[in-house]
Amino acid sequence: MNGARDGQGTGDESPALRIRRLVSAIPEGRVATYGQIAALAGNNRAARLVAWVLHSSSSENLPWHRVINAGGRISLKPGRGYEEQRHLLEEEGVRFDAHGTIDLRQFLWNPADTSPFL
DNA sequence: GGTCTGACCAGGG
DNA sequence: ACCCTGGCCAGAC
Repeated sequence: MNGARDGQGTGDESPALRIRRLVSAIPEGRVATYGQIAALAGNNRAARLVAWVLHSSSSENLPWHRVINAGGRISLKPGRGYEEQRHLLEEEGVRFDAHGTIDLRQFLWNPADTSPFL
């Protein structure tokens, strides 16, 4: 009933916008998973959208490298950004094991605990 | 304007 | 441990 595009008013932001905001909130030295961001944005099944937002918003100043998949691994393939993402994370102190996996128990971002210590 | 795809995820066989 | 399916949103053709 609102002629004014009801829905995307002031209170409801576009999912993509919320995702960008959440990603930019990931602290340095921490990582978040696509599904986690999606859940925080309100859609726990919109992990795919998160991926789309990131590769589509390359112009944004988002810490896109802090977003990895649920397996604790980088989703980008070698030669397609994998090295760059890994390098950026290692510079922040995020460590990879021999399998190229990040220990989520140690580096996963906990929104409830913004403390850099853990 | 329908169809496909994407840096995903969880569940089922 | 592997393959398939359904679900989410937005853009490209």
